Amino acid sequence: MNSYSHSTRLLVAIDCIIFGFDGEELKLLLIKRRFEPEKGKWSLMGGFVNEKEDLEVGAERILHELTGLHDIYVEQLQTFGKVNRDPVERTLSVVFFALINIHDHNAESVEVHNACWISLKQMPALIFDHEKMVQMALERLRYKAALHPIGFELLPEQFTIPQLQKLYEAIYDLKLDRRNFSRKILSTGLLLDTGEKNANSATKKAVMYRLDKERYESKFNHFWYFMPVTT
Amino acid sequence: MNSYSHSTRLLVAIDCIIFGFDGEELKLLLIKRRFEPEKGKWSLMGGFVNEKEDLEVGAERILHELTGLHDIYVEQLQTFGKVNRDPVERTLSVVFFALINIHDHNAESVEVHNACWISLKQMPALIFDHEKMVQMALERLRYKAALHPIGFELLPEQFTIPQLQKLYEAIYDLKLDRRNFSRKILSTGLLLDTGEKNANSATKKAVMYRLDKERYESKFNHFWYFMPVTT
DNA sequence: CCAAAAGTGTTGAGCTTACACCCATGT
DNA sequence: ACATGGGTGTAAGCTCAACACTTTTGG
Repeated sequence: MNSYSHSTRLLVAIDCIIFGFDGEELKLLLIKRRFEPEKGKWSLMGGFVNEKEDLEVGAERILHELTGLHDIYVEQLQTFGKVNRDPVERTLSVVFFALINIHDHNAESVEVHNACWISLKQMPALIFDHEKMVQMALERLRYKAALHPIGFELLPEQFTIPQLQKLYEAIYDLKLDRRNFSRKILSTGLLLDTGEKNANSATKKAVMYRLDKERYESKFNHFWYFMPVTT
Repeated sequence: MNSYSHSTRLLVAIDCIIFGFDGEELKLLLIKRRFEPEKGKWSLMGGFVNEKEDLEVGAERILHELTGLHDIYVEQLQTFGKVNRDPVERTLSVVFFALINIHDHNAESVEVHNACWISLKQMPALIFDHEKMVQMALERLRYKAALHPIGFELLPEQFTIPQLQKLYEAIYDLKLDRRNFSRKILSTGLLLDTGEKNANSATKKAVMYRLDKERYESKFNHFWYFMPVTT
């Protein structure tokens, strides 16, 4: 039974936008492309879909290859399919974006792949339509982080509220009121006080929190309002 | 230059979820599949991507083929790519969802395709993973319609506020307060009073409004809060 | 004149914002 | 002691939800 035989088959790639946060700025993990076309240019990490591999599995494979990490936050963004987006041959790209703790990656594999963490604000030109992909991913991140508690994915296991605030300020490129932010976050009931205090701080040490995983899972799809409403 | 030659090519389909609203219920335009496998079963409208055709163009082609319509609201949902989702051969499906005025379709082409408007609440079993697609599309519609003014896409050019309210009640499967709803909608400044009144109503005739296209375009991506906040 | 649906007004509760003040720490 | 950053409290203003009342129309 081969009823589809006359239809065209297409090359299908997976590209991954990897967000990280260094405490000050939102960053992307980008690579220098190692093959033609556009060899040497900046690009998203990607690869082709294997014949017997689900898309999500492919994305995880690619992410693991570059970062050494498993079980990270990954979400399918959208599929890019303009006919001429790749000059060699028509290639669909199923784009995923991932949020990781920037200190958690495997330095070796990052080096092997010629990869670098680059601040979003200083992003170089990227190959093909990768800039559009990043643009869309940033929009999605902003959209989603305003309503759902995904910011935590970019921070270490334990973090302080001021750290979280800096993250939100980086995502939305604005300043927030310290007192109101703290109240808003704590009122979600998603944070657990670990009892420990931040050692880094030069002044008063902030309380370290961690996610209440159970509440996080069960309440993830409720709407929160982390950002000030600016109509 | 053929650097990708050793990679696998895949069949790529486009499937479309078509929402409509009859004044009471949210409906889907579904078809009875005309070929094997699963011939005779209910299915989403779909087709294969042509070799020289952008994905969005393909979606529009497929939507036009079934409804006779152009320039309708279409949004890419997500790509489904489980290895075994199609028993004949591995096939990716790029899924789009569309919102149309249910009275605007071409009855002939609908008939030719064996298609039917079916209430979401009485949805039959669908082939492959099409039910998951519908589920996800409904979630996306609910999500988006709570924050952006897309409901209008499901109504005629001119409509009354009570009609719009019924639509929202159908989307979210709940009852809303007439007075608060009306105020909330009017306060967006997106509606223009046409001066005309609804003829259908058996009692007091409601004012007919139409979208202020300019404000709609420019304010589309602002956040609204059409739905009551229920944390 | 009555029923049913549409339109307008009002009020109180609760949330958000904007601010002031106090505490802890290293130099 | 003081500068810096973290934590808590509070009052004013605004928004939203919950309600009552009036208007229009057909029968």
